[in-house]
Amino acid sequence: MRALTPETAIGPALADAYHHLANRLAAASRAAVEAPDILLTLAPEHTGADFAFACFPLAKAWRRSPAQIAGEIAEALHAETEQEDDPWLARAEAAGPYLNLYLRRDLTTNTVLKDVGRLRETYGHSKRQDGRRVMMEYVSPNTNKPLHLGHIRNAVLGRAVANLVASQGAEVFRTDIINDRGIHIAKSMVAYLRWGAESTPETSGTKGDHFVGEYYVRFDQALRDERESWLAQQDDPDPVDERVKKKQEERFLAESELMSAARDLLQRWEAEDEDVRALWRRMNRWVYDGFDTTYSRLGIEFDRHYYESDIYRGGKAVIRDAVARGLFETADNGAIVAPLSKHPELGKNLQDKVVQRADGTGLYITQDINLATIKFRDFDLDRSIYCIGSEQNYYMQQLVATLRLLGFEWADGVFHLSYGMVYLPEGKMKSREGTVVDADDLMAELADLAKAEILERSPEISPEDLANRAEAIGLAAIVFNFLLVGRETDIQFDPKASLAFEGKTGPYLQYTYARMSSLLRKAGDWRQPSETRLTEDAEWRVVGDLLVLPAVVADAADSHDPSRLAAHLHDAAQRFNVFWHELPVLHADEPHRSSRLALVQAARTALGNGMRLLALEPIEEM
RNA sequence: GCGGCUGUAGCUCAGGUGGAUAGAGCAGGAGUUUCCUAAACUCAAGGUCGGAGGUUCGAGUCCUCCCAGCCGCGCCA
Repeated sequence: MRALTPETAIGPALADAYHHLANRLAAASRAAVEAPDILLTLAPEHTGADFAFACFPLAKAWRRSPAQIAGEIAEALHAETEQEDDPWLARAEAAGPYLNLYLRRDLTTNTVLKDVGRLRETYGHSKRQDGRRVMMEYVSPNTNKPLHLGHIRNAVLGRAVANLVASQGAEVFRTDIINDRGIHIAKSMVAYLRWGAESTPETSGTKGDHFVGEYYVRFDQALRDERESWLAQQDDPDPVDERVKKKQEERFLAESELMSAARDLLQRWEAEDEDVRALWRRMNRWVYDGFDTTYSRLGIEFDRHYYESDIYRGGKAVIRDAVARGLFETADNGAIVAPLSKHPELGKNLQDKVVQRADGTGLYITQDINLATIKFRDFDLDRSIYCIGSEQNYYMQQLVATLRLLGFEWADGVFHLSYGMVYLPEGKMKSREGTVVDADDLMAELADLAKAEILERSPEISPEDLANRAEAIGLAAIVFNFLLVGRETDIQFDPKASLAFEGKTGPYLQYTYARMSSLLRKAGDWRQPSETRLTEDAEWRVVGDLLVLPAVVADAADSHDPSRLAAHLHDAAQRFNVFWHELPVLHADEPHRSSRLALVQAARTALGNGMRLLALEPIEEM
């Protein structure tokens, strides 16, 4: 059961109604509870009521059973409501220890429909976070292989949270950190130099990111072959002891000809060897062009890209300074360590973190410290969100603790938007084993399936409409599939379920929206009545979903969890479809016809707004 | 070894400071179209909420222990 408080009852009508009811209950409680402490819940469906108040907390003060209290308050409210015309409350009934509250359907409906009509595309939004400046860092790919399923979840989640935060009035900046340097890039480069000849994405007809990815895979295959023949020469090619095995692998990597070549290339890159840099720029360009294609198809946008190659050297000055101030410590071999274990106030159970290698080179966290500083400086942020998988939870705790230790006052504004992993039916995705689901492939596959479904229903459709509609439907299926499950929940990616267009899916929402649109198109001239007549249960449930939408959006934004909104949109669409099935609209008599049309129009606005926040494209026809 | 997370219907998942009869979707079963889009709607069936204790008027939710699985753990990114 969803609990509401005066703070979470967002939305023009809902806030009014809530405060009114809270005041009346507080008065009826004879000062046992103050209005701001009143906790109302949305009543369970089987009661038929709208709000409920649980009387347990009053039992002590009143020295009576919750059921008796519910009865007495109901009576008190009833007596008062008889005397004056209450704008919200129709009646109150005791049901055991609960007090069920029923809203006045006529007045509530008119108020809500007016709100939606007035606010239109901003209905459901709020201004609670006006003036806040928030950064969303998401996707953040490596430049050695194409985007896959995991990136899609990241992109879809990060975008939805960014939209939700923006819907609350904050200004949101979307960025990524591109890992464009390091040994993984050097591997692709070695492979390209050896086996690429003069081939390019153009001459081979391959998308740039896939083109480079193929050389990365090629390197790995060659390395595997090299390892095999190397192991064959060892005394014990397959040690049982894991530690021995690990040592052996380390020895192999140190002796490997291929790895030496990659390390050599990386060193020349670091030394700014012009030949190496030129090749690096060329190959990265190919990858970025490929990424752009994928992003544009997915509808992902950025305000600013940060590149690891630009920032990886920074951060050392901060570290030197921290050592001088005694915040960081130097280990025996010269490595620099953030002594997090000595500062439990920065985070529980944190171990010390090495922030600089013994040889003086930086680590991932070195540049993360630098990047965090740059972001706050560049954008004057209140909050900096990192959309990164849950496997980095511990690392992110260490990062935040390190930033706090360094004394950055903005460190509390750093937030790790953690999300669950994506598993395939056969387990974890491994690019080396080829068990990845490619982002481009998935989008193409879903669009094809959507195409087939559309042609079955509308064989007459024009090729252009077909392509556009298939794209919108296919993408909605993917996006909703990822947004419906809770943010922290690991996803078992089921290809079959993601291909479905029925039930709890994006296309279901689109279909409902298309039905609404179709109805309004066919309505001809009609005028919104000043007083609507909507009293049927099926109508009232649709009104209820409108009433609650702003609170749901605010809640999803505050918890950074789009699944709250996704679930609400599905439920609301379902209730609309029941209304559709049970009650005629165009064929109804006045005043029902125009009243229902007004309801459909408002429901369409609300559903469309909710869908756009999640980046599900509302479409007019299906 | 240590830290964190997860375990709810055949499958995939919801379940918000403990509170009314634990809810969806899919799969399987039975239906609904002379009527506004059947990508819809209705009904039936399906659950010892991993196990055992405990706290409480009340536990899927809190505490302890156990079992199973996943993620991570100072010079990888």
